[in-house]
Amino acid sequence: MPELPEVETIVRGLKPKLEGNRILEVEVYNENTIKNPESVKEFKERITGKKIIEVKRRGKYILFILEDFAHVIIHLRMTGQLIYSEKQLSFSHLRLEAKLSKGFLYFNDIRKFGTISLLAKEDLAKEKGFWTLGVEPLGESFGFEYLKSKLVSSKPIKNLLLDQRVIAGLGNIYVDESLFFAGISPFKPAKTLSPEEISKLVSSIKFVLTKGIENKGTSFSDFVDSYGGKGTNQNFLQVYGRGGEQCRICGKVLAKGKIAGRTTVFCLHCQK
DNA sequence: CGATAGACCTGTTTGC
DNA sequence: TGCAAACAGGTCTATC
Repeated sequence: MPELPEVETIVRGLKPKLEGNRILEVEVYNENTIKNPESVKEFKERITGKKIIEVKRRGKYILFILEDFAHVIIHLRMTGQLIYSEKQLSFSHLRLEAKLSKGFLYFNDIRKFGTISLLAKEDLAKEKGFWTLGVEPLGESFGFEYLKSKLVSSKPIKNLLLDQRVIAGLGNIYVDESLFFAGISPFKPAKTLSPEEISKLVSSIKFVLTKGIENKGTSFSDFVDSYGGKGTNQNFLQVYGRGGEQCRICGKVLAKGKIAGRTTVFCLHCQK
């Protein structure tokens, strides 16, 4: 479900509701959702009673910083949903719920891949995927020089863009979309991109993500924002999910392939 | 080093 | 119609 624009949409929705709010009670319905600490009992003890000071996003992770500076690190993986409500609600795949001093927070997750960790600030390196994240693609440090410095291997460019240690937050949808806007084949070996292509790719990534956020995310099937509402970016996709359909630019049939185990859709005519 | 398959799960779509 | 296989926004591990 969620890539950077979807996670950003959730965080923007939760921020005004959770900051300053206090966690009164936590119920865990799926023990495997809690990744750290190992004991769910300890997780509950350490989180109960704490005030949430700040809510933010890093890559595809959602962070709650608590008053004791401990971090709640949430990853939604494929089907996780984080929903805030003033009133009590019920869900068919509820994995965790928290009663707050004002309202309720629900973690609903069909496939149970999502994870929640509670780590003291000095233990953040225990969350490996989080600790090793690369740059934020919408930040100033992501630009021509940075991307160029990372394009040293002959792996397909799509592999590099999906690597969270290189760029934090891109996933299958926005990588395919970015490569389409940049006119670059997803199979092109990373180190063979010309300076013009690198430059076009940087601006395409920023464009596609910015549009995704403006449209409040891509609700292909399960994504909902922090109030349970759907995004609209699925109506603007050029290639993702459109294999076999016509390219909106040249009219030719869009090709479908596999890269890094992921379905990849691209235009043989528009992407070289 | 890299590419690929399998694992983790459940639900929906596709193909025979 | 019915049922099994394939597939889905992600990432981690094992294996060759």
